Amino acid sequence: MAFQFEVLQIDPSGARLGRLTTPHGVIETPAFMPVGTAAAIKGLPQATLEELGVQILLANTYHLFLRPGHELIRELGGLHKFMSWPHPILTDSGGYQVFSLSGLRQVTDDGVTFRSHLDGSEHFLSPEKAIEIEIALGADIIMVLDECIETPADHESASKAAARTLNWARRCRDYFATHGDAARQSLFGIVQGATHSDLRLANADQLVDLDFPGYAVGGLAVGEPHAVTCEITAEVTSRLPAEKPRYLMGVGRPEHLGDYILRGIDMMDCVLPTRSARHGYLFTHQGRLLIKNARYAKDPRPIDEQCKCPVCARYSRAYLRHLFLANEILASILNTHHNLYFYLDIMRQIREAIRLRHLARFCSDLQARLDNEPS
RNA sequence: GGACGGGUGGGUGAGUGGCUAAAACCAGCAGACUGUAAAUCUGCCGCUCCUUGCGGGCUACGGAGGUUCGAAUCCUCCCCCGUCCA
Repeated sequence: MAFQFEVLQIDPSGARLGRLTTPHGVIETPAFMPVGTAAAIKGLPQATLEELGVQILLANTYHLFLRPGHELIRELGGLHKFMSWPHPILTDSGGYQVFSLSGLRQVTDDGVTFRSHLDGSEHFLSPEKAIEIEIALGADIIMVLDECIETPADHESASKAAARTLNWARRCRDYFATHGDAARQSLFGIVQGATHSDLRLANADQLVDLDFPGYAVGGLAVGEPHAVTCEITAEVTSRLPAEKPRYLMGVGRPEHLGDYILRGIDMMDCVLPTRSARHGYLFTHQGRLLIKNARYAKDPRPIDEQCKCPVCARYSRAYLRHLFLANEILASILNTHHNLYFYLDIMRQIREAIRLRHLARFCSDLQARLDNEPS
């Protein structure tokens, strides 16, 4: 069986230790998935990602459809081969672009009409079209097209978006059933409903009826308070089948990863480590460090004295600050390397903490340390 | 020696009588970033005072004088830089 999800251990808190088997390898969960929108983690080559222990990458349907085109990637043997990443890949559907490109798109029940952010040309993405593209790309896990809306959203518009998302999920599932290959790819449904519990619960229940091999929670961490994100996440996971993987989309800050896992989440992805790195925002065990700050001009210490990453082993804050201010590409590379190591290391520690049954304590300790700034 | 052109805030460089503490860009300082329109974006960036306000005072467009209600902007002289002619 190409796809399999096993829950190896459930913490009293609700956190799960699992193993997700895909055609391109096994993913230990809870897992953090770095985002490589255009078939690249900005700043890091694949060999480095392997050294870092990246288990699975994200890529984006919308972006790859526009450039270089899904047919071209199919011709070249699929995304794994194209980008030389023989490990698991997940493609997002373009649902997030419905949200982030709000000025460049129009949504109807049929689908989304986008104005390309590259050249302004118009493109139509229906649920079926999204799946067609995702099949061509060939990722191990593919996502249904959903409508991600802004928060706060009133009950009526959240309800409409959730209903539309559910309808699209059905269409995606049906299209995949006739055109896809379940042995090769796994299609995940996405729960929407903004911050309204009743909508979230109903949407989750109906989505579960459609029987997807995995479920995602979308439309969170888009501006609402963290406590709300946690609350909604807990409510949704309580309705999702225990034997299937749960993916909280687009999160989060490092000090919050544990909170989601404590609420039954198995997979997460976020641009924060990679984007922040390019913007000079580094994560450390003592909190955030803005490398461009004048206070680091003569600082010979590594970014994070407790960090075991190759960047911290070798480079000083003073040098990294210089690279950043001098606009050297190396700044992005090294900063990204560090931040991704930091995230993946936290995930390793979280998995270990679940194994040792002290995740809750680990998470509160982590939160206290990270909510700070290094000396 | 002569003829032109030019000297503006840390830098480049607009501005040619009031709306100018002086555009824009860069540098500098600080902040933001959550399924990537992001190596991006935002704020500050002469000194000083306070009741922090589209607040007050001071200083400022090579120097010194002058014209004017008002000058970076006009006039006079001087200093410096560039190009050309002797």
